[in-house]
Amino acid sequence: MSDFYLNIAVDTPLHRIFDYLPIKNSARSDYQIGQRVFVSFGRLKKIGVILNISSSTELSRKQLKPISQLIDRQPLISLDDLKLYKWAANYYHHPIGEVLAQAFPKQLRAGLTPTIELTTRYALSKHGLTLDENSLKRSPRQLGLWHQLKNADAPVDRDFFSTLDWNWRSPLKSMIEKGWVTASQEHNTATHSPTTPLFDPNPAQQTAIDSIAKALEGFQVFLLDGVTGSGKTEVYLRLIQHVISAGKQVLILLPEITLTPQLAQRFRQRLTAQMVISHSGLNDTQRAQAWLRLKEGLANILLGTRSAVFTPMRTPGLIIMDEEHDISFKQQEGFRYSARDIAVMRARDYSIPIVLGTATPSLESLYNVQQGRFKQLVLPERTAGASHPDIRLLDCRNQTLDNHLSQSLLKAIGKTLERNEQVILFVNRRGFAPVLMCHSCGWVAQCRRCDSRLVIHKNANLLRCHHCGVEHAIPNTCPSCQQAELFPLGLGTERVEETLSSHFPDTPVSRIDRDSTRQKNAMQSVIDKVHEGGAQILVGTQMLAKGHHFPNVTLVGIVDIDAGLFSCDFRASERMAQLITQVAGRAGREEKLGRVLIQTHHPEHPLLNTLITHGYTRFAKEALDERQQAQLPPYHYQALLRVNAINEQAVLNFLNDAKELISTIQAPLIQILGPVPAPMLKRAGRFRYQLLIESAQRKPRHQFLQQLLPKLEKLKSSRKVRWSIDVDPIDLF
DNA sequence: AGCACGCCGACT
DNA sequence: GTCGGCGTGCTC
Repeated sequence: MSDFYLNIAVDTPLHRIFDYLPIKNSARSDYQIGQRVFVSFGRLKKIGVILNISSSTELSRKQLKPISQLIDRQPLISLDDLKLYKWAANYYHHPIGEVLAQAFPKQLRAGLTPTIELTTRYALSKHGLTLDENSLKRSPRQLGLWHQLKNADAPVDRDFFSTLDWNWRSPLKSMIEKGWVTASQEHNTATHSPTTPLFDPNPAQQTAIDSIAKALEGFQVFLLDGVTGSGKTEVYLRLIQHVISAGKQVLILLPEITLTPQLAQRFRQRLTAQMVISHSGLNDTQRAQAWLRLKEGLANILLGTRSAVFTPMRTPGLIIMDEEHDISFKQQEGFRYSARDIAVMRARDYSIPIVLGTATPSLESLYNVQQGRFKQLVLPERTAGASHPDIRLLDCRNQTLDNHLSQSLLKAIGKTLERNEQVILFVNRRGFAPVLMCHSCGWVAQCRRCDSRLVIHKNANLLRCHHCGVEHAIPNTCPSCQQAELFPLGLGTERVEETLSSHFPDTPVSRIDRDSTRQKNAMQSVIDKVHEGGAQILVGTQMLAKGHHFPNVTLVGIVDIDAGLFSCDFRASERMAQLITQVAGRAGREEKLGRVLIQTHHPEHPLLNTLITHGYTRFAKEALDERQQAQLPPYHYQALLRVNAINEQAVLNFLNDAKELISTIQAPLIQILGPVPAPMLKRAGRFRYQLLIESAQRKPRHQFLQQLLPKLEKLKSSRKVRWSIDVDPIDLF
């Protein structure tokens, strides 16, 4: 009888670890922390990871089952990485089993043990080398291959033959059969060789490179703060070269898939490296291969999106996160985490530096700079040829507005189009208008299920709730007073599109938002159309500001900035400032000077003026100061409490009690949303509500939750409800 | 989150 | 008698 127990993190949504017995007749030395196992769990078969091997258990032996299979002979994850995953599970209040499952590529999560794919290489055998041309004359294709292989100075892979326009497979096969050619299986260690040398850094870049290069031996967070065109990528390239030539690996995180190919291309041109890529556009095999190659040290660069932050590294040397402020780094569903914070923790665990690059740092990162936890490096200069755009506020007060567009903006658009140039207009909201109101009685179309208002979608001819997705027909008369005096209030992309089409009937107007780009390639076809040139107008939400480059756009209008100034979402002003800065950076990259016009009713707004005249850095500093003066802590967060039950009243009672409970732990903003449709719930008739908690607490968020969760648990015992809590992963440190 | 057990009303 | 809808409790 064995005298040890396995503590296993099972892939299940339960916040617990489960004890199992080892397999009969196995020895303690067979087991190591970090190995995967199959276990029977209830009557399900699940995968788990050994977290610990202990000599005691709280349950009696009879209650324990043995594991059904030990999958790995060696640990799949190291103690260091396990420590990080445990930290994340605790910090983000997510079950450890699911956190671990997310850290693996699909195939490994399914219990498979894929091996690193080998490449077949071909070379002439000793016998093949002694052949003379004449003996091959009768088969010209074999002769051709023989020549090719003879001229190659090393064994070649299949790509070597891909330039041939005839079928080389069968002659190669017969040459192998005759023993003239050897085929060997090898690790693919092909490196990309640079075609373009690295540029010489300018003084600011050199200073940044030196500061980071000096710190490569230990943990340190660098905030590399540089405007668009200041050459952050050059700094990355130098550092990467430095690190990989020392035999270490670099993890590079990017916010979006669309940005990977262009950066990957640039890296290939400039570095001698073995680079692997991982993002959701690749299939499971490709991602598993990238994961394994980094883990085994067969690759020295991993370029990936959010989820790549969990990939184990064999010889970690550096982590780089580009566009650090980007909200795509936050997973907003299920296991909610911030890849930035995980990356920082990871760097700390590995004792390596991390570089957070951005032109518009998040306030969290700037706060950490102020606190001395991060070191800020500024790249002030734009590289040669770039110029600053011209940003101006358009005072809309007392101006005649046509569907929220001022005469001066319309005039500027007209002039730009006359010059056969292009215009981009940013509007923060999709749909036609955010509110449908009755002129006669003031009734407003509200979502029956949520606290939010219904948005008018004219194209789809619907009222839609952007919170829960519910759709209604647009009424002709007011449901409250029966008058036919309903009118749209406010604006969205559809409305601006319509207004511009009527003002400039001869100019093509394209709209880019989540609705218009839902179909595959819709975005690309608009982009292609814009690149064709000619006078055009683009109307879009923020998604238009990222990554894409529109060379013929010389005027950018921002239509509804005021919402960002006074929104109850405390991050709105920060996002607004980031948008303006990004847009300005884009316009300024062209040879033609771009102009950015910002419509506002608050031209005196101090933060807005700081932004326009002094740029983002000053803006951010003042925004942080303002928060501190208002005694607001720099860290806010939201939590979503989901509650469901068969009995609607039980849910409401629970929520009301929860609300009261939360208010005793100081969470100023509480809102009930719901019932939100829950298609995953098999049984019809279950009611699901959500409680949005926004807290501005001085205490770290997880302390708040540690107080709240047991209380909610107690509350549940008296009622037949189920609940779960999802917490905004934006944070902290 | 699943899943099974077991309770109770409705039916060939 | 037993079929099936739904609350309850468990998963090492």
